[in-house]
Amino acid sequence: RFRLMMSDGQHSLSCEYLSEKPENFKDWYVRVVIVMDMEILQSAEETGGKIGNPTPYSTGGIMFLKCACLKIETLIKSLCNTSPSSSTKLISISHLNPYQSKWTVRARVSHKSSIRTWSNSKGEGKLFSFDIVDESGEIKITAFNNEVDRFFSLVEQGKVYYISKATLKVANKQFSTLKNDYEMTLHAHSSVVPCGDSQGIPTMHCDFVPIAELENRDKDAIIDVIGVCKSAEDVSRITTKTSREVSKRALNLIDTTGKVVTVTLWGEEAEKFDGSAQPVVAIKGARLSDFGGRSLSALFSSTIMINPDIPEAFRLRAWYDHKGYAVDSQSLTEKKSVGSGAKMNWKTLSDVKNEHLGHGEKADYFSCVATVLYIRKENCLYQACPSADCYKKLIDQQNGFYRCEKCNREFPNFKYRLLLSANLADFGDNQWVTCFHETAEVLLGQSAETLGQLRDTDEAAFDEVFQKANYTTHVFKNRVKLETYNDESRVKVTVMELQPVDHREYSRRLLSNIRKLAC
DNA sequence: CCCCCCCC
Repeated sequence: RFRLMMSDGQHSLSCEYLSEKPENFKDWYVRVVIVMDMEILQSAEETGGKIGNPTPYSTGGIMFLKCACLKIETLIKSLCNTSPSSSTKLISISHLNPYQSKWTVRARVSHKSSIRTWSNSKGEGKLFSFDIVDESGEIKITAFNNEVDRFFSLVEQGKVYYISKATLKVANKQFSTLKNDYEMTLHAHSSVVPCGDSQGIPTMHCDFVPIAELENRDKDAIIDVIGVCKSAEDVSRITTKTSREVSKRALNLIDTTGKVVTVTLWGEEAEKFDGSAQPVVAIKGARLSDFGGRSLSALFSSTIMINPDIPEAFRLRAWYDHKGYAVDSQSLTEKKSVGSGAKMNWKTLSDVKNEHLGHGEKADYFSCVATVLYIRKENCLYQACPSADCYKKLIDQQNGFYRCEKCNREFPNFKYRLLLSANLADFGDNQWVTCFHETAEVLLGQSAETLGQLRDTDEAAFDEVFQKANYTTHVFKNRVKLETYNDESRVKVTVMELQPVDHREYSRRLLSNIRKLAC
């Protein structure tokens, strides 16, 4: 008993040799079944030989098998580049229904999912799905388990196939935006055969919405977008509300409107994306979100195309390489910014002086990348009121008690608070700033409590904390205001927030500044 | 027979 299998990559043909020897029968019995794409095409049997010579190989059996092989060869040749099963009628997708089974559709794959596995009370397995379109409509096709193995690599996005003998069932509209009441499931006898001739089969159609236009579209709208990937985040792992782990990556797309939008890719799409060459990215069926103003998210049903072979992509490439890279772009997606959510107002320390920041009625806010030159140790710590939200400096009564003027109370204890005076510098200037408790702890990398202990017990260790903070570089977010004291006005800069330098983002800003200066 | 569309 054996099976001979042949395949030309499109069809599989097998010749099964079944030798049985029913009782009271002759010496050998051969039954050959020729199967193409799981369908029995021909079946034949022969018997022969004489008693005492029971092997089929020496007699007619081998000839029969040779003939079977020739038949397979002929069949493969005749099936190449022709539609399979001329017995089934070629019909359009819109005419498919669950009550007819003899049909073949010829359609283009508009979207193909990756392989997904599931495991639930009903069991476990794997599946993938793809959508097909023809001139009449579209439909979703799902392949499970064995069919995943048979069809996953065969089915390619954008290619045209003959599909027949799939099961039709009513589509669950909850999970599909496709315009069809039915969907297909592939089974053991289903056939998916590439078609070399794609005449008359529509290609994927995209209605690209200009990025600037996204501002006027409704939240949750499903839209098509195309842009140059100006920059992309590194891929990261996040945990969803349902505690699943998933990869995500945000891209910033720009188009000729000069507007940028952030679009998030998920899972495998996020992992495999490479934005290093600033490719043109087209997404069909992305969902518009109002996060950060306006942003986009790829769905499982979205089709992501990198440098697609379409005129829009070539136009964008030319525009970007010629001048788009240097345009003063604006993003529809508000950057996740530090603290209050206000936009970063980047200044150099000389800008702060030259532009007279803080001289107005209200305080000004600016951010800078600066290096700590010096931190005053003198009076950096004070003994503060221990009651909640009162940070008043206590008066040491010298009797083991400390008095708070604000609370009008005496306490046997106090808490240490920090108030630092530091000198910051960047390439062009320096500036004295004040750091209150919270920012001071971040700058020194120690809690006020620890520093208070060290100051009283280990002066060398205390000094070292300050030494370590020297020449460190951070992003400082500051408030600046002109203050007058004893007829003397001076600009006072207070550090509101301290952040590590995001070198990637900082470098981008420097590059952007260079471009602006070069224009 | 899946059906997840997420995060800040």
